[in-house]
Amino acid sequence: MKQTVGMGKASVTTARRPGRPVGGQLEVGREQVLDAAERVIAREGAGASIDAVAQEAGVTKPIVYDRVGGRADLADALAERLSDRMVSASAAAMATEPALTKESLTRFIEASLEVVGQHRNLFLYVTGGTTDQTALGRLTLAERSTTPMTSVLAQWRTGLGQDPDVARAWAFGIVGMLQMVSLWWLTQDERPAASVAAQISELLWHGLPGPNTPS
Amino acid sequence: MKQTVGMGKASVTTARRPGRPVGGQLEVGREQVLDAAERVIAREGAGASIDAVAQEAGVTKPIVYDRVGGRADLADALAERLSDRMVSASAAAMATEPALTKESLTRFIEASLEVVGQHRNLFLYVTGGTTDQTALGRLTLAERSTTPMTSVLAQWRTGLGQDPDVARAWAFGIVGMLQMVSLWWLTQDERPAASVAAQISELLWHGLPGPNTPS
DNA sequence: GAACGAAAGTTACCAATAGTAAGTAATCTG
DNA sequence: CAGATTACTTACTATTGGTAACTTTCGTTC
Repeated sequence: MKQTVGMGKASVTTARRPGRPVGGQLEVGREQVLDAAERVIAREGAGASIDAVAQEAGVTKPIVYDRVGGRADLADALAERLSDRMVSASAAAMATEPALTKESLTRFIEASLEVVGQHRNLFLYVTGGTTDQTALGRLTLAERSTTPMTSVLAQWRTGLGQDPDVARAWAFGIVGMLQMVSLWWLTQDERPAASVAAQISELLWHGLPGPNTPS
Repeated sequence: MKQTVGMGKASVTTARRPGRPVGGQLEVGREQVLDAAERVIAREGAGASIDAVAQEAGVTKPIVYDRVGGRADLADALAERLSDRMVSASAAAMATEPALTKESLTRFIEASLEVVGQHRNLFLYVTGGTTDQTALGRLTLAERSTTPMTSVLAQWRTGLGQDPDVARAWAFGIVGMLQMVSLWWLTQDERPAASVAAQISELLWHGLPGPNTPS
């Protein structure tokens, strides 16, 4: 009975079948719509329309609106997914050495860059603004990433005997730095991620004057 | 003969007058269209349409396309203007002390934040993506700001006997940090710009471990 | 001084797309 | 079997980016 859902574009195989038992399961859930959105965006670029997403999911537009919401909500949900991947990849990269060092920071940055490189179009979609509204999609991606970073930074600063109040501003700053560097690297720079990561790590760890100037 | 141009919305006073001498002057030039765009965006938010811009300039849509180009070009041109203002404000803030110090860095950041605060909607428009295309509007704003910064950083690093090759990556990183911090400050943080500027300056100057850890 | 042609603009349109209202089919409940 | 409920789809509206085609004016040429 269940029409083939496996790989998108199932719309041809079976006729749609509106109307289900009162307590029945939904044909296509929120997660599957988001999966479809990621596929479309990966394939066709950041300009993918809601209609294209619906078609890829094998449903019609109102379903997308029911499951996910409008375009801004879609970008928001995808931003959550992407930032979750970045956070976990970064956490994995630093797992071998939980202490924060220059080396682990470099691995953290490189891991972030690589996730962005693997989801190039998704990154552009998510950071590309939500058309009419303000650039809150970008803020969502940022906030999702800053939240864990803020607590890490605050704890670490406290351990060093430094003021932890800077943590939130620093977290936003670092995420913004990474976003812009990612965008630049993705569209203009040809070097390997490790090279860029090392340079950014150098800045974030030693500061502008560099290591020879203890100040 | 020349219809009143002074304050936008002049469309009511005089009928349009198509057709001018062969070598004649244009009724409304590119700069005036951009001025109108800034007024509309400042007044009505980042969702302003091309039509609204045209109306504000007292012309019709095709004129906007002739003078400026499409929506992406408009965002691009406005990004140039905004970044020029930021660059010159920052330069003015650092003028008293041309050497790069932590204090001048703080003033640089604060000046940037204040320009953004004065052009809130314009900043959101410019950084809010160009709808269909990739987020090149943001890159324009970034590149315009990074170009002078890159040379300053490279020179400075050379003077310190450090590797100047990091300059370009650093410049993009710093601009991205400032953009994200601006967005955060603009939409979520209530503190005065000076306070945020001091914290970011601290990070950029001393690095994550802070001043007590020369390393 | 009438015909012509180049500018400079406007009107009117097209296409894409976000979002929604109304209609329809299948199932459950009494 | 009748009505309520649910889960969709079809079909529509509205907005807006972008463009083609037409119109008006004015200098130029014969």
